[in-house]
Amino acid sequence: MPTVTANRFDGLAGGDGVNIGEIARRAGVSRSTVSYALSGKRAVSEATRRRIQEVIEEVDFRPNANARALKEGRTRTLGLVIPPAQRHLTDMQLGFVASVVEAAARVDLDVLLSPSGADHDRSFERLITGRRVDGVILMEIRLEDARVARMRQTGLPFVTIGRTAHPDGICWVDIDYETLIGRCVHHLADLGHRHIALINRSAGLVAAGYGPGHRALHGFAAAVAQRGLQGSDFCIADEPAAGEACVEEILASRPEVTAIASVNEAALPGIQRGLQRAGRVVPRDFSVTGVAARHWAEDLRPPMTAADVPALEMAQYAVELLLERIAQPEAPPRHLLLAPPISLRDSTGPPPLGRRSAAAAGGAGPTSPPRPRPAATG
Amino acid sequence: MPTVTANRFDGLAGGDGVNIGEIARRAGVSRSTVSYALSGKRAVSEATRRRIQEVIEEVDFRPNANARALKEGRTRTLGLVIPPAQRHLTDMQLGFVASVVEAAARVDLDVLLSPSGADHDRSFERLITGRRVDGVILMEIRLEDARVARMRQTGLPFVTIGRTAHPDGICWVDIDYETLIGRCVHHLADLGHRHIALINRSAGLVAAGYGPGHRALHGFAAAVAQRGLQGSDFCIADEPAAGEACVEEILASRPEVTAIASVNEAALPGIQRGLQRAGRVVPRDFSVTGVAARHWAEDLRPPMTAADVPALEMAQYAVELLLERIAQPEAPPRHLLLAPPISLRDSTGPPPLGRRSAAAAGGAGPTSPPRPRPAATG
DNA sequence: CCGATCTGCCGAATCGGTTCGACTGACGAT
DNA sequence: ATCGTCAGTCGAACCGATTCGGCAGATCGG
Repeated sequence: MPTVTANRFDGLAGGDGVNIGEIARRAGVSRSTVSYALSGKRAVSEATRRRIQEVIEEVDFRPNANARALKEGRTRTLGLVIPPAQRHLTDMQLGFVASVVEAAARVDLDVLLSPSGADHDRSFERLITGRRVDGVILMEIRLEDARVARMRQTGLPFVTIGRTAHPDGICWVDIDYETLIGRCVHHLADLGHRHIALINRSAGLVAAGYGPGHRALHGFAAAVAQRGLQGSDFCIADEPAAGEACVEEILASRPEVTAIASVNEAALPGIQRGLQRAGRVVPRDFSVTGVAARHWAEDLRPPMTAADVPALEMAQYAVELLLERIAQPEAPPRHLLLAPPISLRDSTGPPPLGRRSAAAAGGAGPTSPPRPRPAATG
Repeated sequence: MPTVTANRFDGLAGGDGVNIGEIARRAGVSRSTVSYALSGKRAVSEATRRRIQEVIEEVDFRPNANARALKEGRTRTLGLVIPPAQRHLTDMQLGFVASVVEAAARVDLDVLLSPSGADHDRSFERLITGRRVDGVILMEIRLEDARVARMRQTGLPFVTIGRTAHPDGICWVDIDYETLIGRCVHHLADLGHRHIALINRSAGLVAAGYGPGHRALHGFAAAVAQRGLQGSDFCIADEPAAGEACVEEILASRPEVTAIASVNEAALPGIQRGLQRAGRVVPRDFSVTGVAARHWAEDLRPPMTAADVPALEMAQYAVELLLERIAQPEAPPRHLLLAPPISLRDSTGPPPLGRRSAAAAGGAGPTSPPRPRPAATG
């Protein structure tokens, strides 16, 4: 008998199938009244409101998000373009993703993901066309980035985490790798180191125009020159094994090097391991510093003196900027360049005796002494 | 003059504002014809199709996804419920997220994220109500999980990664921690170890009814009993420092322990470090094995003998199952319990002399010898 | 030469909301 | 008593697609 089957869908249908018209019918009012009762955009009598509310709760009604988005012209959804997962994402990137989602959720916004490399692909196109999202956050930006150009073309509001070579006219949030690596070098120079190595991200990434790679190198070169030091730099893969191999190579081919500055977070455990296997005790025999997520630096032994990347704050600010941009697309674009201070931990100290520069031979401790410098790095 | 301003929006408006009606007008046909030309669901003459195509390309038209979803009743979007980011997600979880997104993108589906804990929150409700997604994938499932109950209630198709205590009638993909840890124990027993420690996930997670934690403990206890071994288990936080501390404790309070089996991926570097600091050489003095993502196991020194978690395959299968379920909601639910084999690397070997069991005193190497056992572990 | 069939296209209804204009009483001010 | 105001409600248009029924004209068989 069809009656039994019908009952299942009739009474407490659990939210699917019921629409605003059904609510209106049950409450004995018009659809518009239900809508106004829900949005509060027009006055509805207390009695009516209660009746509608009861019906809504009874059948667990939720307005169809698509219909609403269609009429309102906005989706309450943000797009997030993440690097493709082929090579697993770095911890820092993943921190961003989680933080962006969290920040968006806090203001009742959803996040749509698109794993897209530098050249915009199908997934990326799907995300930005068809009014699927109100705005987009782009990650792992290249100095020349086709996706940024495409976004500009569409007119869809967007914010980048990282920035292109000429980021004029767009909103972005970035870490000032140039300054941060500069600070690392100065810190090491203050301690008396004269030969420093930079451990950068992979050669492929740098060759592809990945900003932080380039800017770290610039900052390194500038600071090394300023302090009259010897510097060498290495591009290595984002993995511990590469860090270990790189340390071996440095110790073998550049024995005069007494300190490493790294922007390659994933390689840190390997760097540490390589030094240890070579019998170098950190920080007594060798210093290590760089830029990394805080928990990453703290999980090393000894804990690493480093500029802590504030992923959560960056993500929150990116969401905030994007919302601003969505609200006022014509407002002048804002941006944020973060240069968090170096957190002193236990991985840096003066170089071994006989390797110190004259300037710092007085035996500076692991804390950074005040240092005279011609201009501020910021 | 308004002409100048008008031109900006008139000619190549870059996809925003243009709708199917505008295309129809420019091509001199009706809206339905444009729709049919696009979908191919009815015949359209070659000439007309070309004309429409030209107009579409000229103005870069993309159909509004919300309007389409509204009419079609499906959104071509999947929901993914991830653990909240408060404590950073484990590498394995992040692998899942990236893999799910990738797998979905491969079949032209978008993924909407919701960071929601065991108790369903606003973000979770937003995701599953209002027909925002066609189906949902749930991660980090508890043995008793309010979200699963809620999903059942809504009738929305869903698949869980992990499973509840009684997963009858739902689709899931899970790792057979019970079997895997059992295999680890058997492997260690075969090598001659008699005292083994299990390093589990955090006490809080296990107390909250996190399945893998419970099932790992069961599998451990069962295998230990079966082989007549001594076992002890430890719940520790998902971080290296906790692993290091735990090893210290084990070496101090349970000096008879010669091997560790771990399901706590994030603690592995600390476990390794703790052993090293205590002067134990792996695998000569101490063996370590467990369950972890492959790159995680390979990045350790020595590389860890472990059951490699196939995150990508799991994610792909989860998406596949979900699509099936969306297509046929009434079909009997399928599931997949994965028990990948243990990959032999270099972190396990016979226990130090004088600690071996009689059975394996013959000096087994680091590779697992064939072993007689009453029943298969699978 | 006429009716049947097919091709290609159009008009209108529809999905499920939001919102605008208008209508109805009740109420207060003049 | 009359006019204006206002709270409360309704009907209808609308957002931008899809899709069904139908209509014209071409084609074809008898």
